[in-house]
Amino acid sequence: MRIGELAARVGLTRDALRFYEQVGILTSERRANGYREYPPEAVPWLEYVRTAQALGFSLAEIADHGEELSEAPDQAEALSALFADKIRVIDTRMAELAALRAELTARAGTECPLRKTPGSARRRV
Amino acid sequence: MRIGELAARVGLTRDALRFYEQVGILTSERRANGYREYPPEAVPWLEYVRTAQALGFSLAEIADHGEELSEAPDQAEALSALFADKIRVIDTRMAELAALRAELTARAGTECPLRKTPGSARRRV
DNA sequence: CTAAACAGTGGAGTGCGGTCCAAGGTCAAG
DNA sequence: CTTGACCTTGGACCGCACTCCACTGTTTAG
Repeated sequence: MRIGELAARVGLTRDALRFYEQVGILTSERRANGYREYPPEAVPWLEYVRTAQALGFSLAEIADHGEELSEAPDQAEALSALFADKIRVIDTRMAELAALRAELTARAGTECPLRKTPGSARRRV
Repeated sequence: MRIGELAARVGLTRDALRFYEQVGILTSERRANGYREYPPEAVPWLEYVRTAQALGFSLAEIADHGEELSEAPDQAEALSALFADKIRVIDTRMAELAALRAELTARAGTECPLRKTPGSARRRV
């Protein structure tokens, strides 16, 4: 499919997709006329990218993962390893969040940690 | 305490603290000589700021929360509400992570979602 | 008295993750 | 053969969250 359709399907702009290609997250074939051509798998991949991003991974990290993946001798194995890695990261993140939650629960009902701000700057913050 | 000590205590740079003041996250008194003076409560507040940031809140949002807080009729109640809100955010994040984890677990062993990149650009990704 | 270690200011620069734009090429429909 | 929708490129620009810098003022120790 061409870039416009892919953009529409995943809810990104064409500019964003070209940018992703620049930073190595997305690849494309080229038609004879120079147009980018994407395989259907680009859709789940971009959904995955979005998810990873939401989890706090930078585009650079996502690109690295993708590269590791495409360079691995055994792709299926590499992919499984990558996923296993991410699952570990997720577990860590979840533990952090749980700790945070506990801290907040404990603090709710405590003194205000912010000093009173009588005439605090009301810029477009 | 002065800015250098606060910076050391919370692990931020003095520049960052001045920047936080600019965007309305932090306030300070001034000594006669112009030096900023911070109360001890600034430490837990900044820890809280960091936490909120880790949860994906922008500094602008955090500043807004801080303002709401300092303007609330009942500060203790407002603070509890704020914490309760963040706990809900945490719960949502955790659920997302759990979902992603399940997805990754399911996908591990599946086809690679990234197209092969024969000579992909090796910029400093 | 001087030097070092702090503090202040304004402004420029950085890295990330895009977005916007101008100038132009391609292609299908009428 | 023109119109309009789509595509190409490069480069400028944006908001966020800092970070660095130059230059100046203050305080403290020797």
